[in-house]
Amino acid sequence: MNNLLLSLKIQVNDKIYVKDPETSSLGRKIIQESILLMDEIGFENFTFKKLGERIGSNESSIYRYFESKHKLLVYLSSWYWSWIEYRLVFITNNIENPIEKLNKAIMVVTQKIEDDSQTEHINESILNKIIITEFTKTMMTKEIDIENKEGFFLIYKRVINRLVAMIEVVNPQYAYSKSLASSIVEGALHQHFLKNHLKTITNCNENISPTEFYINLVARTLKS
Amino acid sequence: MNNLLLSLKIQVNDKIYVKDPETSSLGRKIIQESILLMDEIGFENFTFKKLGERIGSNESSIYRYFESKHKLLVYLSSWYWSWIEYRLVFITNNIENPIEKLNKAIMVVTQKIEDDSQTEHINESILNKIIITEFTKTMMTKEIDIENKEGFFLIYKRVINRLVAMIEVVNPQYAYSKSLASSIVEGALHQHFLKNHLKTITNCNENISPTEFYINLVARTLKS
DNA sequence: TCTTTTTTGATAGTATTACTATTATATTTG
DNA sequence: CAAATATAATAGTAATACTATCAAAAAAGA
Repeated sequence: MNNLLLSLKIQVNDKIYVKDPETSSLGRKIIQESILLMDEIGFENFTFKKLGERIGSNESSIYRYFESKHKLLVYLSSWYWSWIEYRLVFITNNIENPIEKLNKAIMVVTQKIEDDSQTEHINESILNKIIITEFTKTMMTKEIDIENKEGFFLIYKRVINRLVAMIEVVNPQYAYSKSLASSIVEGALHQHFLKNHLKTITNCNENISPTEFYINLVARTLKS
Repeated sequence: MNNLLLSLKIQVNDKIYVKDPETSSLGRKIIQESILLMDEIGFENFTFKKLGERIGSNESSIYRYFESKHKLLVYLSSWYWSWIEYRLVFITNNIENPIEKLNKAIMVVTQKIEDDSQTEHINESILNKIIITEFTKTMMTKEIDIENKEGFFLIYKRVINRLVAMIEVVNPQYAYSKSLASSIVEGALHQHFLKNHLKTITNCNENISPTEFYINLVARTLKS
């Protein structure tokens, strides 16, 4: 799997960036360090000036790659969901049993990413932390309809639709497969957040994972 | 019910504001118009200067009520969840049947607020729209742990814990009542958002409500 | 009603943010 | 080696997110 991933170039909608950060070492540095800095100080406190100082580069140079920090976050999110989609397809491939297949898929979209595994300049584990707290901010804006039309959220929607398809195989009569799938993906991020910060309103902790909660929930929900 | 609500003063943690906006007409105007303005332009574009211009008052006067727009949003959220809690208690009161009681509660926390009903200066229907897109932003910050300790999210957690209690009556064996309850409350906001903006990944629309989805989900999940 | 206190408005000012523009200097490519 | 491209440095603008000061207005208390 490692080798396969190494040769995979994750595709992100080119309307998201001004210049593709994958095409230069400065671009890759921007991505690499923006993940670390955003994790450290949070999206609200993150600025291109701070990032520039950190990578020993100029603010104006970063603007040549991304119009705004919002677009940068959209980029990081797209990259993340593209990576998740790849793993989803790979891990569920060749599993015949529909329930087993769906459970594997739920694992992929709900599990905490523990290791900085495959890509040189992207720490997936830290990116996962960013997605947990910052992802909704990419969508919850006044520009959502325009950006959605431009395809900024295509990969995210594709991940959810892959889940939908698996749910429908398990129980073709179930009437809410789309809402269930979007609830799993978004809800898992939320449960991870609660587990870290609002522990009194979740059962998730070191022993019980969001994955366990969702696999149980889906099994009960789709049982006919 | 209307009369009862009119006489109810919704209590918000006093660490959230500098000066209680309920104690003056300027304060109430700030609340009233901030809801309308935030709905129109979104939290990111909202500033105290714009609000000041709109209410014919001074930016600096608004700062005497709220330290920042973040705190104002926390205030609006607390007010909202306090209002929801009140309705939750009122509407589920005296219902004996645990399933019926839980379903009523799910209705209260998942339904779109259609009418600007009870309070003179607060349009609950528009506030509900704001909560759908902006509420997560109150929590998804680097200050979450400090603000949680200060009690900024107490009312929200109390609403969820009321749901938890009702779930546990319906099925005492179910091991994830907290995660289920928090999923319902947060997930319903998300489904409303999807219904308005990302229609392809939800089953919710004019005919199918998030309430219907969640009542069905909970019934299936808690069936023993 | 007069006085004191509190609240609000007006103005000014600061540091930071979120950019854009220009030009010189590197670096890469053909 | 020349031409094209990318980056760095600098400057500058408008807006944001505040703080401080002081005068005027309104409210409360005696």
